[in-house]
Amino acid sequence: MSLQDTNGLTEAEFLTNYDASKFERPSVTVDTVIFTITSEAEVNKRSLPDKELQVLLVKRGGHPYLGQWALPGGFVNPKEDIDQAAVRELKEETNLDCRYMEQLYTWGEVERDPRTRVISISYMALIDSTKVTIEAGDDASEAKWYSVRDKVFKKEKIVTGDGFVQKKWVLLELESNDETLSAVILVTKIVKGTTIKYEREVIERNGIAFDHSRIIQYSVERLRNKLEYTDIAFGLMPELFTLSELQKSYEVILGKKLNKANFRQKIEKMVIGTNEYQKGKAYKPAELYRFNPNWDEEDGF
Amino acid sequence: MSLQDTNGLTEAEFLTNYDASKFERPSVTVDTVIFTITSEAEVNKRSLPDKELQVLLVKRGGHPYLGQWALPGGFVNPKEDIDQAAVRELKEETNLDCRYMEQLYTWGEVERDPRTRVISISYMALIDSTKVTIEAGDDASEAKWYSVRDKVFKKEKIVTGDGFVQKKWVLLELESNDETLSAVILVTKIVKGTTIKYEREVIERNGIAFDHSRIIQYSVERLRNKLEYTDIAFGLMPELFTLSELQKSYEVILGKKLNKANFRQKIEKMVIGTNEYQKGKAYKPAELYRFNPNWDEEDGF
DNA sequence: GAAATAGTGTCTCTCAGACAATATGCA
DNA sequence: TGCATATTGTCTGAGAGACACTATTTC
Repeated sequence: MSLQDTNGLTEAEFLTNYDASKFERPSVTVDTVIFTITSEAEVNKRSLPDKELQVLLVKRGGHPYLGQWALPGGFVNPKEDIDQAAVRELKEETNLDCRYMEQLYTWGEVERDPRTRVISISYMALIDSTKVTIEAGDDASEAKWYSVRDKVFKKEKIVTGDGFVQKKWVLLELESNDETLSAVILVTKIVKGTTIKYEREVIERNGIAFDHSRIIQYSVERLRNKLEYTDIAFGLMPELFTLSELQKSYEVILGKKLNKANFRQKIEKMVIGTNEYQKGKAYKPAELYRFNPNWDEEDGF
Repeated sequence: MSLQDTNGLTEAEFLTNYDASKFERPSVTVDTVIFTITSEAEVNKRSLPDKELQVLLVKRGGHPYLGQWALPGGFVNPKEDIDQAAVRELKEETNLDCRYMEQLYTWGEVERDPRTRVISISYMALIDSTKVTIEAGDDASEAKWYSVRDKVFKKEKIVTGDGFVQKKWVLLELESNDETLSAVILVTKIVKGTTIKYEREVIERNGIAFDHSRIIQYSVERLRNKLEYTDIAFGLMPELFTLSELQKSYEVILGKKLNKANFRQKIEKMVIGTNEYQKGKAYKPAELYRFNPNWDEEDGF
C-alpha cells in the first residue's frame, strides 16, 4: 500500500508528520448511516421487482484510508448543534431531506482513528426510496449506494462458572455495480454474575474505512429491532405504496420471508387505504395505501 | 443570585471573564446517571420496608450553578476510551464497581453549557442496593443520594393536517433528607407526514445544574423500557433476594403496582431458587433467589 | 386456462392480565 | 386465632404464527 495523497505523501509519511499534540480536546465528528430501499429496474410486467436495502458511502480523497469508502460525515461546527450537523452533512451529501433521523451511538475508543483522537457521534437516517435517483450533492468527491447484506456466519457460547460469553461473527457485504466491500465484525456479549457487557470490533476489513463497518452493522441491527415495534419503516417508503411493497421492504431488512396474512394483520392500523389502484401490471392490481399519521404507538408516549 | 466562587467572582463576572475563543474543538464530558434501589430502614417485623429508586448527585463547588446539584462526571481524558472515562468517574465518585453500565445518549446543543461548547456523553449505571451505605469517594466535594419521583402531570395532543404534535410535561422531583430539588421537562413528539421527531427540554429548574434534569428523566424512561424486556433489574439487586423484593423494585421503577401471580410467571425463568429462606420476620419466610445468569434473552442475540 | 399476485378466514399456541384460593410463621 | 405475607392455580382475551382458501387481472 503506497497510495499518495494530493501532497504526494504516503499514509505512513502522512501519519508521522501529523501533529496531534497541539490539541488537548478530542475532535468530534458526526457520521450518518443513510439507508434507503430501492426497487430493481422492473424486469417485466409479470413479476414484482426485487428490493434491496442500500447505504450511502463516500470515497475518501485523502489519508488515511485513501480510496476506501466511508460514511458521510464531518466535524461538528462550533456554532451548531450536533443534530444540525448531522442534517447539514446529509444535505451536503445527498441534497435530500430525510424522513427520519435518529442518534445511534457514540464511538470513542482512543485508537479508532489513526490521525488523532476522534469521537464520532453516529446517526441513522432514512430516505424515501423514490427520490434516490437524484445525484449526490456537490460536497462529496464521490458518493455511491451500496446494497447491504448482513449475515451471521458463526456463533459460539461458552458457559463459565457464573455466566457465559456469547460471540457472533457477522459478515457485512456492501455491493455496488462494480465493487464489493466487506468486513467481519465480532459481537461479544459477556455475562458474569449479574454484570453484562457488549463489545463490537472489526476483525477484518476490505475497502471500508475506519471502524465504519461496525457502525453500519450496529445500525442494521437497530433498524431491524425498531421495525418490530415502531413505524420506522415508513421513513423508507414513498407516499403511496402497496401492502406487498411494504412487506417486501420488511423482508429485505429482516432478511427473512414473512407470512402475508399475518403481516397484514399486524400493520393494519398503521396504514390507510386510498381506494386507488396500481396500473399496468399483468396481474390483479393492488390497492395503494398511505401511512396513517394518527397511528398511536402503543407505548403510550 | 450573587454567590461567589473561590476566586471571589460572581457567576456573571465569571462568565464575562471566561475565554472560550481560544478553543476550536468542543469540550467533551462524560456524565453518569447512577441508580440504586434502597430499602428504607426496617420499620418493624410485621411489614415489608418500602423501596425507593435513588440517583447520586454531586454538589457543584464552582461556577456555573455553584451550590446546585449535578450528575457526577468530567472531561474525557485524551488517552482513555469514553467507556473507561465513565467507569473511572464512577469509581472516583462512589468507590464502587457497578453491575451494569450502558451508554445512553449524547447531548450536544450549542448553549447547553454557559461556559463554552460542551458535548456530553451520558451513561446509566446501576449499583447493588446493599452496598450503597459506603461513603462517596474522595473526588467529590459532596455527594448525596436523592430519591427519584417522575410524574407526567399534563398531556396534550394536537392533530394537524398531516400528523400531530404530542406534548408531555414531566415533573421530576429529587428528594434527600434535607432538600428537595425539582425540574419540569417538556417532551415533544412531532409527527408530520412520515417524519417523526422528538425533543426534550428543561422548562423549569430548581436546584439541578445544567440540563442534567432532562438527562435523568430520559434515563428513567430508558430504565423503565428496558425493565420490560431485559434482565436489567438484576443490576440493582443484591446477590440474594426474595421475589417480593424483586417485585417491589419493579414497582418502584415503573411507578405502579403489579399483580403478584403474573409477575412471578414472567420472571420465573430469570431466577433460581436457593432453598434458603428469610429469617426473623413476623410472617411466612420467603425463599431466597438468585439471578439465573444462563437465562437467554429471547431476542436471539 | 395459466401465471402471478391480491386479499381473506380461521385455527392454534403462547403470553399477559385478572382473580381467587391456599399455605405458613409469629405475635 | 388473626395478621401479613408467600405461593400456586386457573380463566380469559389479545396477538403471533401457520395454513388454506378465494379473487382478479393480463397474456
